[in-house]
Amino acid sequence: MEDASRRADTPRTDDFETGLGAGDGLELRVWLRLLTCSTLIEHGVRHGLHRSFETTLPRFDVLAQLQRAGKPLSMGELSRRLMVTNGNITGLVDRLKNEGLVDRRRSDGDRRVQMVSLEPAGAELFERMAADNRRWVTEMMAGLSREEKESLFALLGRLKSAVLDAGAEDGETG
Amino acid sequence: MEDASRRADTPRTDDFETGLGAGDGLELRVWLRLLTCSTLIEHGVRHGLHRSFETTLPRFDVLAQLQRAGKPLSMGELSRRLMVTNGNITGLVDRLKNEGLVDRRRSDGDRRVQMVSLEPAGAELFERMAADNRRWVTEMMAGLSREEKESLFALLGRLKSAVLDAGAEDGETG
DNA sequence: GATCGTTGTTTTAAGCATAAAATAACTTCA
DNA sequence: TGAAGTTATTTTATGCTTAAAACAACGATC
Repeated sequence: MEDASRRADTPRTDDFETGLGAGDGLELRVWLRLLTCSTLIEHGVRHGLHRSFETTLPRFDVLAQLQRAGKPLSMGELSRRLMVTNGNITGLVDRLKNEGLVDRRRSDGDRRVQMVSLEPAGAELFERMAADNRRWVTEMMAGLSREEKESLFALLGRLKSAVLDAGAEDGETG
Repeated sequence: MEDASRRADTPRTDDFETGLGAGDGLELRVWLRLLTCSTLIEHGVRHGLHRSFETTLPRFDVLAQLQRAGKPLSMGELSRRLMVTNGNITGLVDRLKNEGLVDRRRSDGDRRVQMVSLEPAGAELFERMAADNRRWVTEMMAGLSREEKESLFALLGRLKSAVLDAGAEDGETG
C-alpha cells in the first residue's frame, strides 16, 4: 500500500496561469502560457529522470548534445548549445566525468580549449534515458492531434525567429 | 567606447535546437522548440530585471502573484502558483522580507500557516517592473502578427490542458 | 618578439531549486 | 482526551545557475 504519499514535497502544478489575467497584453499572456507549458513538461521529464535514473535534466542535456553532435565538443560549445553560462558547464562536466560518463581533455591545437567526449557508459545510459524521455513527452502530448502539434511546431519556429531577431538588434547596433 | 564586452559571461543563445533533429518524433521536436523559446524569452526578462532593477525573476514572480491575488497568500499557495517546491518559497520570502518588499505573519486561524502580503514598497517596485516587463516581452514578439499570437495562445492552451490531463492519470488511479 | 586586445575556461559569491526528512499544528475518531 | 493521520512549513544536503572577476593562452601588430 504505497499509494498515498507519492513523494515528499513536489509542487502541485495546478491550473494557475502564474501571473497576469485576461485584461493584459496578448504578448504577456502568450509568454505566461508558454512558461506554464514549459514548466509542466519539464517537471514531467525531470521527475522521470530522477525516479528512473537517479539523474537530473542538465546532466541528460549534456549527454544529449554530445550524442547528437557525434563528436567531442568544447566547453564553450556545450555552453552555447545548452544556453547556459559557461561557468555552469565546468561543474556539470566535472560531475559527469566523476561518474565516468564523459571524458575531458585539453585540445592539442589550442591549449585553452577543453574537449568533452562521450564515454561508452555515457552513450549507453543516454540511449536508455532518451527512449524513456521520448515516451514521457509523447504521453504528455497525447491529447493533441497531429495537426495541432504541427501548427504548434511551426508557430514556435516563428516565435523563435522573432525573439532571435529582436535580440540581435540591441547589441549589434553598429 | 564600451560597445564590445557587452556583459561578462552571458550564454550566446544562438540558433541551436538544443537536442534532437529532423528525424525524431514530432512531440520531441515540439518540446525542444518550446523549451528554446521559453529559455530565450526568460533570458530577456531576467537580463532586463537584473540590469534595470538589480533583482531576479523569482523575486518578480512572487511579487506578481501577490499583486495579482490582491490579498495575502500563504506560503503553500505561493508555492503552488509559482510551481516550485515550498522549501524554495521559504528562502525567497525571507529575502523579500529583508528587503522590505513583503511582510510575513502567522495566520490567526491556523497557526501553521504563514500569510505573505505585499508591502507598499513591494507594490510600488512591482508596478515599475511590470511595465518594463510588458515592454520587453512585447518587443521580443514584435515579429509575430496578431493572428499568429492568438493561434499560439490557443494552441498553448490546448497543450496545457493535454499535459495536465496526462499528469492527472498517473497518480489519481484509484 | 613584446604588447594589446580577444577568446576559452575556471573561480567566486550569491541565490535558486529540488527531494527528503523533520517539526509543528490541526483534525478525526474512538 | 489522546493516539493516529493529515497538512503547512522549515530544514538539510546537494546540485544547478547566474554574473562578474580572474586566469591563461591565442592572434595580430608594430
